[in-house]
Amino acid sequence: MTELPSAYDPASVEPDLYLDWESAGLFHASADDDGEPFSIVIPPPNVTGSLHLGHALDYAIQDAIIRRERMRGRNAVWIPGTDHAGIATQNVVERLLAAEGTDRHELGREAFIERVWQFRAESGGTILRQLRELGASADWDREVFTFDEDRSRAVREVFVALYEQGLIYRGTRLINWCPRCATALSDIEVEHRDVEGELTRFRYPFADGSGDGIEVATTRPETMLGDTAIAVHPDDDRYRGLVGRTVRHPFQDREFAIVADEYVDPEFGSGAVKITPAHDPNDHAMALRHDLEVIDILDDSAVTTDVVGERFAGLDRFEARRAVVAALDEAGLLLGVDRHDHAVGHCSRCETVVEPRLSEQWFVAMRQLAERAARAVRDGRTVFVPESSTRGFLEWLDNLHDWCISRQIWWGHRIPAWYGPGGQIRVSREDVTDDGWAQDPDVLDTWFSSQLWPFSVFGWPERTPELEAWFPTSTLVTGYDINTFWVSRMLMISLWFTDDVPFRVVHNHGLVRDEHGKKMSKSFGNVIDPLDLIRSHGADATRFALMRSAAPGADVPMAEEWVEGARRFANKLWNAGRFALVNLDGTTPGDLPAVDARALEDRWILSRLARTHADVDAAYDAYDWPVAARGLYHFVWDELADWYLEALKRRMHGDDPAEADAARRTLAHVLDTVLRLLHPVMPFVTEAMWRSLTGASGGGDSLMVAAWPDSDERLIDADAEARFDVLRGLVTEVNRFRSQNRIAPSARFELTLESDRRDLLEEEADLVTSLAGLSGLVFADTLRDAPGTSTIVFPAGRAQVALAGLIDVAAEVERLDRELDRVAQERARIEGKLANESFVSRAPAEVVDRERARLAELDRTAGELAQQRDALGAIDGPPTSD
RNA sequence: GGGGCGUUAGCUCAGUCGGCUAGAGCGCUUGCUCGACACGCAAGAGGUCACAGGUUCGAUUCCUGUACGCCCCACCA
Repeated sequence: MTELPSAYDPASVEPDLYLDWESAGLFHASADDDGEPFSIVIPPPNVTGSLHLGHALDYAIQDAIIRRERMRGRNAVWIPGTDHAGIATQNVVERLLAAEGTDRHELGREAFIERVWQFRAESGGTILRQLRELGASADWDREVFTFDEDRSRAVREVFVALYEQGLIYRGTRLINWCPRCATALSDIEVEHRDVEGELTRFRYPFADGSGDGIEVATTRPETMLGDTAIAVHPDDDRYRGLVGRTVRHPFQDREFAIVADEYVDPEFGSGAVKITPAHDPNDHAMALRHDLEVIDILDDSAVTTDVVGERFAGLDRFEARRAVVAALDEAGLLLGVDRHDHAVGHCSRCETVVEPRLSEQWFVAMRQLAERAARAVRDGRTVFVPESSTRGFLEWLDNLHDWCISRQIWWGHRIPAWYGPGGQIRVSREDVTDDGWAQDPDVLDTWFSSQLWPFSVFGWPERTPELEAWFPTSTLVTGYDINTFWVSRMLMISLWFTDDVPFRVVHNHGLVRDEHGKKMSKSFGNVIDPLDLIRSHGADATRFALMRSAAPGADVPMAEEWVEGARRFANKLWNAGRFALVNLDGTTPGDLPAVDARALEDRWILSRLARTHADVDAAYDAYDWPVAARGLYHFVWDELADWYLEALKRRMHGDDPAEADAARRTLAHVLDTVLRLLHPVMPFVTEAMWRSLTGASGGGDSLMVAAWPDSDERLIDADAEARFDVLRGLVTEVNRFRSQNRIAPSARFELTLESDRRDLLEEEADLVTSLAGLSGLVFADTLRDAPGTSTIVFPAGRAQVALAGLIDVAAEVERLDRELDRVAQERARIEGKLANESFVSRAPAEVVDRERARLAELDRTAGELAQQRDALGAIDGPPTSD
């Protein structure tokens, strides 16, 4: 018999078990191991990051999947790793430098990069260490990094190949520019946010000085310093005569034309638009159509350059905005400033307002890539779970713009392009070291390397055994928020280079939010640290609490008290196990007792187990964690602990060795199975209990690598369930009777029963008296109305109790009155229903019959209650009690 | 501007292919130290299933609309 403390203490169990698993090599898989390959690659967290609840959810799900597949005999591998996270990491290190009173420019490029590597070496392992605390069974021998040597080789190969195929090109186009990060951004790195803005209306005077000029409006007045045209709609009668005339720039020595273009919305503002080709995408497109001059007025920091003229040069764009408005006012050209709310793009990394800017950058042409990805999804080669993610994903793919991949930062994969004399360009797999040639200073968007992750982690472009075995990967687990950033690009690039999808299934979970569904954020102060949860309640409880709420695609509300609830469940399981261990007396899981040696409660729990097993398997297969978690929780707590263990006590403490043996063997089997089923979600407590139960020594002899049980539908026993429910119904009613009459649980009394299940109740009398705490059962053909008794109505009959010395009469009378009232109401409702011709003739016969039966039952019940009430009146004197 | 989702107990959510007395966890109330567990046991209170119409014998469930809330996408100044 093992000594186990009465409360489960995760802290004393989890770290040791983890070390044991790891040192036994249970996390490691080899490409040539037996079993059908199954693989998951971790969505690599930023190397500078630390574990937040979103990670915890994502990794808990992956670990549950991988553990289950491992138990199912698959050659399952979970590849861990981190992302070098270009801009994010560079920003972190730049902040460190700022704190030291220096910056990257002072350091120089090489020294800066060295510094980032050093930073990574010091603190880059944090998040993966934290992942271990969660219990993640990742193959740590295979840890990879998006910026390590092999991954960098893959990046280089893909870049060069796409360039050779004409799908990567360099061009001057309008891109999103973050003035703080001083780099270009892709479209999806820009977050649009509604802001309270202003619409400034002003006039451009005509060049010939006639008339009032023409009214335009803008939310960014400073851009007028780079205006090179005014546009109106060709069909706008107000301006028909003005097309072709020229206006004069009020602050610069320039004139430009009024042009006609379909793009202009005559309904908006004055119907005339100022055109700034260098700083607005639409304006730029129009400039191409009308061959307009393009004047870039801002430098890398969004400060106005000399081209705007002395008066406005050297101003930050927002200062320039104020200065321009003031100058327009002064010149008498300002017509008004109106409140105008609109969406403004912000840098997703630093929240700075993004500046659309004309710039020479590298791009990936997306159309062909996107088409292949969309086709693969439409053909079901990769499926989304939940399926509802699919539609938005495909729509997004259909509307892709080319992807700007060059970044003007230092931390990242340097673009493998070299510029030589006379404007020559070489894009090469090998570094170009010839004299007079210099490499492009820019680096690639982080997502360029992470898109290769599902195959680069296995050593692509080498045809490694790992690649052969585990690619395509089985399931990608990620929040829906990252489908566009990452999932789409993995699909596209994988199909293009490997002709295969990167994963068969994309399982989208939701975002972890607080208990009221609010986003967790530092400014709200509602952030919960998963490590706090793990340390105070255990990794199992944290995992269970997360997964219990994680329906596919649905956001996951979380509060510490919910984790406490999960910890209580772990404790419940632990104590059920303690009870079992004490009573099993050395019996280990093995063959079940023969069918005819099984008591009713054995047949019942085995049947419930079999159903739970089937439901849980189906839920796991469907990635429906809440259903799986709820099913196991309900089985363990409400059926195994509350009923089966209680039912067992009779035989365990009895004197029939054969009965006790059958009970033990059944219990051992049930516990063994449920621990296996629960292990993917709660690996630690199940492992600890399983070792106690089976005597397993750990290491290779672990639940972690035990076989996933086969569900046995032959154990499903509807008859046993129905019979057991009769007993439960009676016990529940006795409990209620006790509670309502304040009869102590310890008080024993005898029940006289009248039941249409008399045979069953007689047969199981011992069990019933044990469960209900009775002193005995007596059976009668018909219950006689007897003074001083009360009748308990239960689903299969009635039971009579002698009240003397047992109850509070007045309270009981009151209760009966309330009950009679309720019965009368219900009766009226059903009578009304049955009086309805249409119902009786059109509803299915079984529905009508059910209602009729219910009515009859109510009549009977009402009679009983009335009788009881009358009988109570016969008791004299004050209520007795002990 | 386009698209999607949601609204069920005090809170967070299940559920109903239209028909049993609509469920769980947490919270709340009452009573319980019977040898696994007070991180527990037993019982209980609490819901016009957002609102208005429609279909139907019957709607919380299907349809339409309204209100409120949330999310994603978006180059109308």
